[in-house]
Amino acid sequence: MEHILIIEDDKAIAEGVGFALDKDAFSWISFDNGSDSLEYLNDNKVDLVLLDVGLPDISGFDVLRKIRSKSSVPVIIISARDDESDQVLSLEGLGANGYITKPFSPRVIVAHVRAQLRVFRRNTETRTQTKFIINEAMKRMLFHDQEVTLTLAEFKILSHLVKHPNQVHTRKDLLNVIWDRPTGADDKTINTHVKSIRKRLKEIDDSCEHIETIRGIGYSLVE
Amino acid sequence: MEHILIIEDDKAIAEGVGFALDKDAFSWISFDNGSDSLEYLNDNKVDLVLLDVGLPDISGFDVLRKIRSKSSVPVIIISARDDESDQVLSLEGLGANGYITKPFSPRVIVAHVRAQLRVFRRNTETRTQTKFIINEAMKRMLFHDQEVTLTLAEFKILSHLVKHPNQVHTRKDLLNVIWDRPTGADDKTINTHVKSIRKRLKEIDDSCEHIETIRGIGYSLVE
DNA sequence: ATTTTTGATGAAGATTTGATGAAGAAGCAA
DNA sequence: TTGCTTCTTCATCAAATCTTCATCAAAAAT
Repeated sequence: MEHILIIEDDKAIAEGVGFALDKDAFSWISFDNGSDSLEYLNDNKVDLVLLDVGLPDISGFDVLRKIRSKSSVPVIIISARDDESDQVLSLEGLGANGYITKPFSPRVIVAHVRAQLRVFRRNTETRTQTKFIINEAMKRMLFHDQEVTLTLAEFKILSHLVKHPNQVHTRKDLLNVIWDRPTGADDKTINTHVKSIRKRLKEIDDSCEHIETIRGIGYSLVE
Repeated sequence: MEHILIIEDDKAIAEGVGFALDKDAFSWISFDNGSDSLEYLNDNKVDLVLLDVGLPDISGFDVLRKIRSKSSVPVIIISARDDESDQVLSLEGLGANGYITKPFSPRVIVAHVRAQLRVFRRNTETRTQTKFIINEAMKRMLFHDQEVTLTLAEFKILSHLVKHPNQVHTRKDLLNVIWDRPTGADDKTINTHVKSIRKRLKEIDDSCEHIETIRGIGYSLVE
């Protein structure tokens, strides 16, 4: 069963949400302050946090910041204030996963919880590709600690593949990576670029294919 | 670059959001109606959809339903109405990933977009059925934790069956799953594809038939 | 039981797709 | 301009894969 931590000082809201969570077969616990919550988070497995930003002891934002310094558990902010900059700060700056304002309908909150959990699941951490080192500023790339001589277009394609590994990129996608504005370039152009990149990589490491062709769709860099 | 599809009939809002997305280095396209959007989704890779539920031609909910019948792309609903049941329906019933109400601040919307994408990127694997794991991003499928080698058509058919189990799909349906545009392909073609899929699955698990033939109608995947 | 319909199967044919090498544009510096 | 680099296009070939077809077996209808 998935376990929800509710950080909310208004008992009525906490219990309302808790009641709705019960009905939906979640287990949950609530604290009315930030410090207890953080302590609980340290010692227990929590699948999602519902965090009210208006807390008595610590600012909700600080709580979120502390959570994020340790964990990537999904956090949904609930806020009485419908304030734009709060929302942007929470979602972008502090890494919240959702933001619910004002009418704290328990059903709506539970709906958001389910939606977040559905997407989240187990952490498939995006490991960084170890074999490649990208120097964005200098538009240079190291492969097995050796410099790969690349043209600008090739650099853009390869670094995009490296930054988003294990994912198929269509030729159209890769064209958009090269050119910010749409040019009339043919999709097939990418074939040639990829050919060239492969040749360059092969000079350094002949052993394995790094850029995989996904027939009918595009290309992908496998780890 | 991540590509956002905006479905919004109010030009002012669409452009406001688009402008904010530009600043954040997203690429985007907007349509003012549902049918064009669905067509576009068929032919292009889209990383996230922003969907206004108040559209002229089709109800936003129907659009979402249609999207979900084909794709698991993250969808954020934007709605002028702050209606509880709408929200619950979208999030729980139809599988939306987020719901933003009223003050359509572009910055807030972009913040939600970033938050959704951040979560979504980590979780590309869908586990609809216990025995099957679909990796949409890689167009790969695991069956009993072993990779199934599939062609594109086979992948599309099998993942559609896995996503909609215990449900009969006519051959015509499955043809539409393979091809967005109607091709003159014969229904019988599906027989051959299914044969091939069965063969591939059999190599991994010989014990039981997963794709069941419903004589006179089509095929179905039983759980 | 016989006929008809429906689906499975294997193989052959048609089509699509991608790799490749080379040649044509487009940009850029001297 | 001339040369150089880079990006794009093109033609060709090989391979993958989609579709069709003929045949046989199974199920349903008569």
